[in-house]
Amino acid sequence: MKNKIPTERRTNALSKARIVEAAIEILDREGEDALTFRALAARLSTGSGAIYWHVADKNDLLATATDHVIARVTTNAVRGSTPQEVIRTMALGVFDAIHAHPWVGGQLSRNPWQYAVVRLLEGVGGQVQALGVPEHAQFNAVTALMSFILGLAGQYAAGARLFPPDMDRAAFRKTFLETVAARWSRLDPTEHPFVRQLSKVLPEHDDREQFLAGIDLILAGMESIR
Amino acid sequence: MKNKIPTERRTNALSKARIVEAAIEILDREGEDALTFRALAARLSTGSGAIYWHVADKNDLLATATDHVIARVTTNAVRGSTPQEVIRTMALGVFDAIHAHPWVGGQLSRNPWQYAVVRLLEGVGGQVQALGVPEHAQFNAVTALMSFILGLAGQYAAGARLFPPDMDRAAFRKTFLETVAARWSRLDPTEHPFVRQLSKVLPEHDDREQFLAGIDLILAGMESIR
DNA sequence: ACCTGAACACCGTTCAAGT
DNA sequence: ACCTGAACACCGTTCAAGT
Repeated sequence: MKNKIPTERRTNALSKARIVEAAIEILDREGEDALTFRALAARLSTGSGAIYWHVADKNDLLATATDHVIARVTTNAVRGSTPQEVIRTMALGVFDAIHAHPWVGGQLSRNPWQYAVVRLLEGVGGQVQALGVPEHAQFNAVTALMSFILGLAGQYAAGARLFPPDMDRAAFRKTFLETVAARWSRLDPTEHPFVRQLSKVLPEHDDREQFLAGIDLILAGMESIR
Repeated sequence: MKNKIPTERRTNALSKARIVEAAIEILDREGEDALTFRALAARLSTGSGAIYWHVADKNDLLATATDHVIARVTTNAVRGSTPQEVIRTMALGVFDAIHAHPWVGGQLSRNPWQYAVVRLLEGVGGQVQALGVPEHAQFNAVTALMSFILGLAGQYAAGARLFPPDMDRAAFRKTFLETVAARWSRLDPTEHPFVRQLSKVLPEHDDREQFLAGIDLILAGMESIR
């Protein structure tokens, strides 16, 4: 009896799954700009053209990678007693996913028609329905929630693009926010009174808490409409 | 007496203002991708390197162009009886500006630290203050509003990137939304019941109305917090 | 001080040629 | 069917050289 595994496959064979996996590694470790077809091909020890046999183009590659990350969020967020709770955990799931993979933020906000967004739409939408929002208002309520999430995703990604991926992120964030706050505090007081005041709170604020506060604000608005 | 104008200047002299103006024309007429330093130099009949004497880099160029557009919005939105009204007109001003200059949407959402965003932050922030939102909640309220606006800006820009700039936009939008709706309606009913239902409303919806509904939802949430 | 334009160091994508 | 890698048509940015 030979020990030949029936579904034998060459470990080195290229496939969309393997390509996407390698792409995610590059994105996570070296940042958005580091993902090029040349770098990807080198890591997979193949030619850059070979990738096009499995993937339509760079957009396809990024959309598939993003969906891979977001799929985990929507499937994990099923827990929660009330619809509000589910929405919160799902939103925080997106937030944490973007924290772990900042490039996901850029990709989500740049391409709202990709499947990852449909996943989120469905997840949020079901809960909004369960919340008792009247049918004619559901579309606007869900897209409002989605725009907020995608907007914050974009801002978060913008922050991640600013610093070299090998740096300590928390430390960089702190000094960066302090720099912005200092710039804001030097603005003309009559023209920018509010932003000057914001500059005092800016360096201390917690992104995650701020995000959740936004979600709660929109949920409160939906409550008052119902 | 010689008729020599004291502040005589060569009409052809390069300046940041002239460069930005030309850049905006290219962006509006031919889309985001058409703005290259080569195209810009050709239009100004100069060398591509000359632009760098007046502008730091492409990001500086885009940020300045964006600020140029947004400045008009914030200065024009001072009217309105209630703070809510001012916020609404300002938000719609942003919406209309992005409609007229889709590239502004991408630029705003991609770079939240540029001066144009500070302008909006100040404009919105002053009104949120006037609304009587307690000071500790102002930061979260304003950034929620801003994330929503920037999120929708990004989505709008994504839509604009999809079609060639020389096409009829309204017609393209219609057929595009119909295509998406058709795709959504073919999704698995047990996995995507909500999105399938959305697909019925999608092609008919009014972007501007949807945007305003989101603003009102957040305003209602702020109301309930006060 | 301001401008020129060739040169540099990249991109994504294509495609003839291989196995 | 799948892969190779040179070639194509671009980019943003730099910089020696001009005026």
